[in-house]
Amino acid sequence: MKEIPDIIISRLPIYLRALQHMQAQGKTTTSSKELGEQVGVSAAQIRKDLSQFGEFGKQGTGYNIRFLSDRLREILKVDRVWETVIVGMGDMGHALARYQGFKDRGFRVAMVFDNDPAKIGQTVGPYVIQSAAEMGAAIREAGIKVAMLCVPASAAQEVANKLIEAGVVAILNYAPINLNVPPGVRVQYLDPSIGLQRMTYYIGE
Amino acid sequence: MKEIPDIIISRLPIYLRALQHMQAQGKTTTSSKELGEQVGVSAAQIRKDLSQFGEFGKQGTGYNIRFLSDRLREILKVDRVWETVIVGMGDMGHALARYQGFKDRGFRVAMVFDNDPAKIGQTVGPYVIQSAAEMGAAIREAGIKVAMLCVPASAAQEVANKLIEAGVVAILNYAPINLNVPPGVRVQYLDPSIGLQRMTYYIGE
DNA sequence: TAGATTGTTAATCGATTAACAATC
DNA sequence: TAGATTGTTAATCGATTAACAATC
Repeated sequence: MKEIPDIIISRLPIYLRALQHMQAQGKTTTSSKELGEQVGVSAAQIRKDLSQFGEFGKQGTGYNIRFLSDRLREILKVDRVWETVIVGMGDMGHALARYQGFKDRGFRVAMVFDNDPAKIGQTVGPYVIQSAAEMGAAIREAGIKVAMLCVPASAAQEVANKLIEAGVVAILNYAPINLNVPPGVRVQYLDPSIGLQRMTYYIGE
Repeated sequence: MKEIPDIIISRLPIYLRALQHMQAQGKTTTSSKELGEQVGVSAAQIRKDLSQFGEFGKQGTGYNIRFLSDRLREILKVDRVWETVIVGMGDMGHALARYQGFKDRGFRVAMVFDNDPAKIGQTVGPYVIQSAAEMGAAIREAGIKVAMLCVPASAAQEVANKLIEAGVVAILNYAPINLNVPPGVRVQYLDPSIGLQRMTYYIGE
């Protein structure tokens, strides 16, 4: 079995989101052309990407949306619910704890942590903020593999190390800093300033 | 003047962030090798990327951190302060309005908007939430080019259209939906579920 | 059937890496 | 000077696109 390039994997969630959107609108069928226009990639690329995993369409008619989104969910392993933790209950952690958009996309927040004694024990949405001191044990015991990191940059590497030691292998990092992680651990970065700085280059005077 | 590939532009903010981090630690000099290890790209790639814009280093000694970060700021046009707006004062908009990480990275939130009468007039951090009805005029008058979109997916395209009509050309989109925008307008997507779904594929059973 | 659209191959295009002369 | 590291060229590698036979 050949290795699938990461750049292809990174597009699949985008396809899946668009398919779910079509489904919510009551559509049952789409084509690589239509899906491609929706997400901004060529029809050829959609077909090439999907062909890595099997044959999901029919000549002449295209793809059944329900069927294809089910296959993508299986491929991405979001046909289940991953329990996650949020570390750092500042404004961003707070917003994520109350975010409704994980539902139906494969994730559920199981626990939230902070190291501030003033915050520990307080409630955020349905969660009681737990002490960061208990974090490692709690994560290990629950077998949690996915974490969202919302602590200040100065603490991020240290907290990431603890998460990894506790068994976490996927980190969604909101801290504005590069994390050094061992092989087998993945990080996705969501620094808002980086997002903005990727666009200003193109703004003409 | 040749066109610089977007993939190179998208790495520059990462380099800049790492350089600022080194600077904060009191370092004055670095090399493509050291910077590459820091951000997870090869030394050759760092040098190739930078060579698109000029010669910023010295053989034998590497790069002056202050000098290189100043050049990157110029290239990315974040050697100034861009005024931005936040639209949608839910939890995410709220968190962004109070975020301290735009300072010194080239951005300042100038205004925040919502269309909920119960929210308009309320205060979030230093901002008074303004009515979305006045948004277009206010953005146009202030000449604002950069916006952060934190409204629900169902409203995102419509609000984006209004922003673009008012002169916005760079949108940081937190709504979990693909935006269709005309040429010349750029969008960066920060959907947390997409970030997580890009990692679960790799998690072994 | 005729039209549409897939999956796939080959061609093209672009990005990354390796290597090294130049030189600090 | 000797060692280190740049900027750049050429080679390699990988990703995208174009084209089309297969077929629904």
